[in-house]
Amino acid sequence: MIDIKYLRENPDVLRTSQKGRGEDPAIVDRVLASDDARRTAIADYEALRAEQNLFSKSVGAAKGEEREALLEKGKVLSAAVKAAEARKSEAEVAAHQEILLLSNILDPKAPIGGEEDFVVLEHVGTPRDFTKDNFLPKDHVELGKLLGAIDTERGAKVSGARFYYLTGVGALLEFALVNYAISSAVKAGFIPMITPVLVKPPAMEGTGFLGQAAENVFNLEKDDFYLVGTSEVPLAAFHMDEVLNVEKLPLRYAGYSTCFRREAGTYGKDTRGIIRVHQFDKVEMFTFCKPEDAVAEHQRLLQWEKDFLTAMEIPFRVIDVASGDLGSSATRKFDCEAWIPTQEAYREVTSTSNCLEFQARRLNIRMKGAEATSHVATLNGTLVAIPRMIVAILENHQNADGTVNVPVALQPFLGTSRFELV
RNA sequence: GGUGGCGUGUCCGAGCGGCCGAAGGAGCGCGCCUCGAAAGCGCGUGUUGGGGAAACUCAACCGUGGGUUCAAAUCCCACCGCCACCGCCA
Repeated sequence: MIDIKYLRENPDVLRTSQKGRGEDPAIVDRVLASDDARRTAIADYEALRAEQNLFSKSVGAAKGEEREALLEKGKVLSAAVKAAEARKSEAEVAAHQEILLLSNILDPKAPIGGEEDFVVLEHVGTPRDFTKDNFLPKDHVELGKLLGAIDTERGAKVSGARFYYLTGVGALLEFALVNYAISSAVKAGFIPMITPVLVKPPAMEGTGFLGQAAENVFNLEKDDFYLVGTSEVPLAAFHMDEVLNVEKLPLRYAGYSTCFRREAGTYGKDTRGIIRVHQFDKVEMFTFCKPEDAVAEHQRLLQWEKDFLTAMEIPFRVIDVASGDLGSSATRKFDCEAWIPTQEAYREVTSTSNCLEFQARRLNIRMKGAEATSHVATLNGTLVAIPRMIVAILENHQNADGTVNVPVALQPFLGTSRFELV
């Protein structure tokens, strides 16, 4: 949510930001109008209410006939107050709904444009040249079968398209990845967390997933729950409606949870394998910090993501995501894209966003120190999203016979240096 | 799922439908006292929103939302949460 006081004074900043995102700048003017209406309604109501408060006191003191007359007048006043209050509530709800439509203000450094207008910041590692190894790489589906690691056919049989089983070494690989991720996060000072995956509407709304992203959220209507698409949601909402001690910041959490995504509008995209699935597990980093520290924190989260990929010995690149592809909450976002040999392409495996105070304002998360109470900044970043990491590891570290070498960092967690054929 | 109890300020804890933003205590801050500290004494100590340059002022907030009333922390209803016991259960 945008700060209405800031918006009143800087409407042009918001208009420019909306345009940069490819969103409607006219929302800014609708917000201003609804804010005006809101304030008028508040003033009207409060004036009447003040009158009523005074009047009511005089009734208490009066007696007999005089009292009867006052009671009559009181009824009229009461009705007027009630009506004004209804108008006030209506205006407040309308103004709130209007301002929720505004996306976060773009970081001026974020590249402007659509999904394909990202800027490549750097390459780490070099894609492996399979011609030198004299064999054609197999894709992760084939490798998964040979190793007894991934079963997509039975996933489809039981749960439908975009579901899978991790079996044997596939399951062990997930545990190894999670253990490595959590232990390195703990070493870096993160508090490990296992979060709920069913959340109530305010948590979903507050993190900004019920706007444009709503169609990708599973909703249990009967019970008024949402299935989270990322533990960013329960991690952000962890401190909902709280005032944090500024001395305790930054607070860093590493959340492990299952993630559920409807993947609406992706028919025909990534239909093979486990690149794009409805359910997967992920370790997510989440930071609450002072707004002035957020940009530096964003770099730290990115660095932890790079460290992870480096430890997995995966060649990757880092991109500065373009304005049109940021999502409503982020001011800036970096993606790490791993090289996927059989696709001969870099594919997103992790992502980190700086939301500044946008989510905190919606979730009502503030900080208090010597100075006044104000909103915190929130940032999130993927440490490891299991299926895509499995794809990257299998495909990049495969041998001609279909066996796969285990990255050194994972070997202590797996007790082996190679996945063998079953 | 059933029965009973409870939900007030940072915490504990009072509260007759008007004089309650709310007694009393604790904590915290400042001051006095002291060589210093403790104790004691005095003063102060919430949040959000509207108006205002500011001083300040008005409104709202006693789990949440409705209702009754001229007037609700106080009465009524619903919901949520917590605690206890029973039943069922991984």
